[in-house]
Order: sequence, then C-alpha cells, then structure tokens
Amino acid sequence: MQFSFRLPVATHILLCIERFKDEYKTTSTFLASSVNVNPVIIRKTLGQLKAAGLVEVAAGVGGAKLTKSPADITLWDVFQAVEEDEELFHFQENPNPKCPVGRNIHVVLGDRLEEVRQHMLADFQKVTLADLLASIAAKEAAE
Amino acid sequence: MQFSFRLPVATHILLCIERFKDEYKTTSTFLASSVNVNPVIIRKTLGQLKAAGLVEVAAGVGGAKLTKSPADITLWDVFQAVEEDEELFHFQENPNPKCPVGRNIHVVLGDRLEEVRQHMLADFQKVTLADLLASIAAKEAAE
DNA sequence: ATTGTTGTAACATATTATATTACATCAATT
DNA sequence: AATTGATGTAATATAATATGTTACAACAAT
Repeated sequence: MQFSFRLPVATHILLCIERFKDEYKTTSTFLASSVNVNPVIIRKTLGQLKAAGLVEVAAGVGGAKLTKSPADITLWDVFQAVEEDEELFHFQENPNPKCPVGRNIHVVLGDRLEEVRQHMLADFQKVTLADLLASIAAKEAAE
Repeated sequence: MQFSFRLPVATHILLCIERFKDEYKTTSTFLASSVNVNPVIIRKTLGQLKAAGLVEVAAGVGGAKLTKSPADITLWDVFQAVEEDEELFHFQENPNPKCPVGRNIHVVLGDRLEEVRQHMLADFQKVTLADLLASIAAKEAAE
C-alpha cells in the first residue's frame, strides 16, 4: 500500500512557485520540468490547489503564485487539497451480522484506526511550506 | 487513497480465531462466512499471518490458532504481516537535478513523511488483539 | 491576429486489489 | 488403502485507480 505521489508532487509545485517567484514565470511547463512529469499532471494538480484556495493561476498569460504566506500553508492543507476526503482505511462492506465479531468489528477497529488517522493529520499540520523552504535553502547553502 | 482492507480482514480473522477457539474449528470456510469474503482470500491472508509467526494452521485436518496470547499481538504485527514493507509515500523518481527544489525535495520532504509513518506504526503498536476482544465482548454484553 | 498559456476531455497504459475456479497435497478417520 | 474435508497455490478475470499523453477550445497580453 502506498499513497499516490500527489502529495509530494503538489508540495514540489508549491515550493517551486515560491522559490522561483522572482526569477521565472512559474508556468505548468516550467514546473513540469522540475518535477519531471507531464505538464497536464501539473495543471490538474494546480487546479486542485486552486480549488483549495492555496494558489491563483493567471489565465491566458500563465504562471501561478501562492495566495498566502508559506508559513501559513501546511502539509495538511496540501494533503486535503489533493487527496479524496475518504476513509483512510476501509472495511469489508458486509461482514456477517450473525457473528459477534462480524457485526462489531467495524466500530471497534474503526475507532482505533480513526485515531491513527487523526494523529497523521496532526503531524501534517505541524509542517509548513516555510519549514521545507528553509530546509531546502540550507541544503543549497551547503552545496 | 486508501489502505487495502487487508489489515481489517487480517484483524477480523485473528479475532475470530480467538473468539471461537473453544466452539468451532476455525477453517478458512468458517472464517470466510464471518468476514464475508472468498475462502481463498482467507487462506492467502492466513498464509501471511503464518509466515509472520502469528498463527499456525493445521495442514490436512484444518483450523487455525494463535501462536501467542492476544495481549502480545498488536496491530503493528498484523500490519507488518499483510502489508508490503515499502515506503508509505512515494516520490516522482527523477526530479530535475538542476533544480534546487528538484534535487532536494526527496530528502527534505521524505524526512518529514518518515516521521509521520513512524508515528502511525507507534499507534498501531499500542493496540493489542486483547484490547479489541475486550471491546467486542463489551458490545456483546450490552446487546 | 498572433502567441503562449490554461483548463479539460478523451484515451491509453500499468498497477493493484479482489474474486473465483481448479486442483494437487495433506492428515485423520473409517 | 480409500475416503473425507481441509490447505496451499496457480491461473485467470474483473474492477478500480494512478499516471501519461494527445488534442483542442478558451483566454489574455502583445
């Protein structure tokens, strides 16, 4: 089981938009060359980020920019933007209701797994784009 | 993105094995009727649980039982048994090495995501089969 | 008008999860 | 030794999802 790479790709996009905002027009083609995926993937992802209110995209002329400070955008925001808001875990739909395990496992195990999911989201909320940009700047400085 | 239902199914199997150990022979057909999946799915999952040392299966005659106390089996054990031991998140393989974001994002973001994964596993370790059996028994008693 | 861009539809491909059938093998029992 | 009910596993089918790609209409600046 793996998460799709939508979260990493979306994060990469946002970081590039901010990192290069004064040097380049951050078009889907430009971003695609850094991430190394098809520009259409970038446009679709930008569409999700736009719908989530994280970026604005200049129609026609092109280029994207953040709508708020990198310190105010967390991985949680990005995750919510690009992943379906569905159950992280899922259960066999129709366990046997005549079995005491079958008719109770969904709620009993579900409660525990929901806690796991909440912790994961809390971890995501702790990381901002500004944190990541700082780490990247540190790497750059060390090169 | 969703986890497959292997973790819930495997947990369901283990709970049934323990809950019904004194009443029924817990064959793949019996377990399949509680979980409501094909018996072959049960056998494959039992194979994974057996490989992980959590159960032993009686060849020929049939039936499975736990190899240790339910208090000593955690969701982490079950998760490790049935999910590939791979990266939880995955990255675009070949980001542009000429871009400072592209060449550093894997390690910078990867570090953060690895922490998220470690927290998830730690959460799994906190839940034992005995906990779940107790919750189910409480539900049964309240019915 | 031309240009470069976005937004989106349509389609292709690969991977994974799950379901199902079939059958060889096994161990206990008769 | 034959029967029985079970496991282990291969082969295959189906569906869902992720990703890649082409194509093109709409758009905004020049």
